[in-house]
Amino acid sequence: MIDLTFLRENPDIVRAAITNKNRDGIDLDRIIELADGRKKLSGDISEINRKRNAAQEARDFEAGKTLKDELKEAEERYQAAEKELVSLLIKIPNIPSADTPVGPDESGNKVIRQWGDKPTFSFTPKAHWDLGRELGIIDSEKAAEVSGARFTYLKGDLALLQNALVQLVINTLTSENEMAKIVQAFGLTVSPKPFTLVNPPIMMRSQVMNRMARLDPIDERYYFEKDDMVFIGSAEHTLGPIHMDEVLAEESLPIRYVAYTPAFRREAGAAGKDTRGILRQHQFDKAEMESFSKPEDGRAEQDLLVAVQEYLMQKIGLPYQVVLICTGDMGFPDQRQIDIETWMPGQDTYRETHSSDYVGGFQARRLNTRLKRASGEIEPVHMNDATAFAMGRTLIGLIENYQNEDGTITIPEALRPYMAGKTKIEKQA
RNA sequence: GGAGGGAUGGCUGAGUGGUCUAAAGCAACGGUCUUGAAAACCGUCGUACCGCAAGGUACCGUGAGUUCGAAUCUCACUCCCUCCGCCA
Repeated sequence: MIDLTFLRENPDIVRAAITNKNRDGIDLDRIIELADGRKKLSGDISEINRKRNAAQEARDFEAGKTLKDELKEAEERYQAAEKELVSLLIKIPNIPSADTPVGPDESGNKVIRQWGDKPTFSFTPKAHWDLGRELGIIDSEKAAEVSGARFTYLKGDLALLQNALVQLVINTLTSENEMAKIVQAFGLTVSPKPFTLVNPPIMMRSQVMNRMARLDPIDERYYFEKDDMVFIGSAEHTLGPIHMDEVLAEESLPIRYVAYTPAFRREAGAAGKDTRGILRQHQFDKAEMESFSKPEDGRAEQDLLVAVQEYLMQKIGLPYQVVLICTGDMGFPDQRQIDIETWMPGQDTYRETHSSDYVGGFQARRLNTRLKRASGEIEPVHMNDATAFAMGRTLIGLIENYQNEDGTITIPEALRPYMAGKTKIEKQA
């Protein structure tokens, strides 16, 4: 939710954000009108209450009766205004940062840097679905019989490879040394404080997901009506509210968490898209970072999260490009979104594998997660979330980039220690 | 799933219809004293909204209700604890 004071003072900026994020049709004038009405009613209620307190002190029962009715009416009007105000306010997306390109859709995204050399092959590289089937490490046919489309069995060495990625993430992000190395290598000035590993719930109240501004579109969520709960679409969804309704001390920040969980997406509206292989699944595993910081550090914190992503990618040697997402393609609560796209030689293209969302105080305002300054001042904390590794998509990158002519897959050196020194994935027995 | 108990300020905890603008203790912060510290003593010690300020209003898990008046009574919900059952 955006800040009402900001809206009052900068209606043009908000209007532009709504348009640039393709969310036209929100009546800002009505919002201001409701906010003004609410303010007046709040004053009225205060005044009635003051009289009521006086009447009580004087034991004036008659006046009390009258005031009771007046109060009830004023409160009803206040609540009606409040309800409509919030319902409109939560439709306003977060304001894009100044460096976010304005664009209608993904065509407006900007590649800001590339890393790594695309591998050259003396043969025609295969797509992961063919290699995976041939090696016996991806079984989508059986998964389709058991669970339906967009599910898969990852087997044997591929499952071990995923485990290795998880180990790499955990060992890197929870290590003070590794974090200091990243801060230094990328020329950052943020704290090298390591991440805390968390195993969060993967189901949550729909109401709390709504406070994260992530419930919509509801069609994208697996919803359990009997319990009014949803499956998470990312660990971000339960990591973000980990401090809701709390006041964090200034000196405790930044607070950084990393979690490895399954993520669930209905992929409604993606029918027919990426139906082959494991790129777009209803269920996939992901290591996710979430961070809470002081407002003035929020932007630098995003730079750190992106640096972590790049550091991990460079460790496993996958060529990638960093993309600054434009207004029309970025997430609703995002102030600044950066994606990493990994080179997929079997498909001869870059595909999105990572995302990094700087949401400022947008989520914290509804989550009621606040920061208390040493001076005593209280304000919403700033939040960042970012992918560490989306397992399925990273495995695609590894399979396709490290494939050999004989159909085997070389295991990158950084992952071998987590696979008992194994150097290759061969046809599984 | 069954039975019972509970939710009060950063923490512990008193308060069962009207000076509750919530006792007390702990913690924290400021001060006095001290070479310094501890102890002792004095003071401060929640959040939100309105207001230039003085000040006002709301908030005792959440929501509704009873009453002139609710932390206190009623109902629903949420969460926590104990026991029983089931169970990785």
